[in-house]
Order: sequence, then structure tokens, then C-alpha cells
Amino acid sequence: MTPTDTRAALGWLAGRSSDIAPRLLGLLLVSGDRVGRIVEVEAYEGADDPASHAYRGPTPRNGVMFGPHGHLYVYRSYGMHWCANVVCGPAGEASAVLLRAVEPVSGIEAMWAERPRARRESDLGSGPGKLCAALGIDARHDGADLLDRASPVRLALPAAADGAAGLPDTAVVLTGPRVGITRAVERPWRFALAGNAHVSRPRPPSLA
DNA sequence: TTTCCGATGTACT
DNA sequence: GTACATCGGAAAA
Repeated sequence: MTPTDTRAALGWLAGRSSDIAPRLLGLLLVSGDRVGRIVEVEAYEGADDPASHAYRGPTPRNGVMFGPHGHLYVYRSYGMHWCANVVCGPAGEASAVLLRAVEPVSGIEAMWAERPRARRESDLGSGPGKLCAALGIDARHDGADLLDRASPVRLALPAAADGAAGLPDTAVVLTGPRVGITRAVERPWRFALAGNAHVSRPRPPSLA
């Protein structure tokens, strides 16, 4: 697996976000010199998902969601934080995966500099707003091509990954309701790596 | 520790 | 005007 093969290796990234979301766990999110391992995500679909930004159709904010898969949709949350999504629906059919938490892998000093209030390493990327701050992701990256090696923000396969999966066979994925929404709350479209300290709050219940 | 609440841009009623 | 895919500081316990 060479770095130039990312687009081919992640060909499965096109489709329904609820299918694709758990497969993003374990992949690397690269932003300049900073790298985080994706440990928590949520799926948001389009016209059939009342909790999705795309539910009511395209707007100036969510336009990237209706474009080709593999691009980054960045929006401002509660007026002060940035949140980032991986677009996975085919053009015209909005479907995206919200990146909720990353585990710092490298460029960790730069992440601390972006988040001086953090008290421990697990405060750096344990939330959708936190990870964008730690990795320096903002409106400039809305629409960035995550499968282009020259992109300022991109996805990468972990070095040890064999095949398309970014996770070891022993990894356990927790599933639960999405965080912070009021509609379609019953859909279990939050996915997180069991036992990982960098998952956001509220922490999903561990398996018995 | 848990709960509560303010900050504040964009979209919608 | 109200809701919102959040966060972190302060108060309560």
C-alpha cells in the first residue's frame, strides 16, 4: 500500500453513511503535520434523516454534502465551533459521516498549542469541535478532497492495515444513539471503538 | 463527580 | 424569535 493508492483503497467510501461510518474507525485523519486516528463517528443521511443538515435540501452551508463522495463538509456549530464530516453519498444524494473523536497520533505538540485548556491528551480530540480545533480544521477546508494526497486535509490508511479495513480483527465497535439531536433519536448511528480513552461524552455504555 | 448555563452563526418558523 | 450534529467554566453535591 503506497500513499498514492488512497483513492483506490478507499473506494468503498461511496454509499450509505450508516454502512460506511463504522468502516472509518481506525483510519487516519491527516491535517498538515498533525495526524489523528478516528475513534468515533456518526452517520447522517439525506432526505430520509430528519436529524441531518441535508434533510431539507441544499443550502449555502451544506452544499458539499450534495457533491461527490470523499470530500470534507465543515460547518460552524453553535456559532463557535467547527465540525467536520466525510461525504459518502453519490453526487446529488446527501449522506455524510460526522467525525466525533480522534486519538492524537502525531503533531501532538501542535494540538496542545491549539487547545491550551486541555488537561490531558484525551481532551485534545474527544469531541467534534475539539478535533477540528486540534487539527486546525475550519471553513477553509470545507469541500477539501480527502482522497487527494496533496489536500491539506486527507484520509490515510494506518501503516499496519491489510486490505480495506483500518482496524485489527480484534477491535470491538460500540453502537448507540447519536449525540445532541432531538429528531430520529432512535437510530443507532453512533459508532465508537470500545475501551478507547479518546471517545467523547457521554461515553457509550461498554459491552457486558 | 454531575448538573447547569452562557456564548453565538446559520437556518428555519 | 427559536433551535441547533458543542464546549468549558462555575455551582452543586
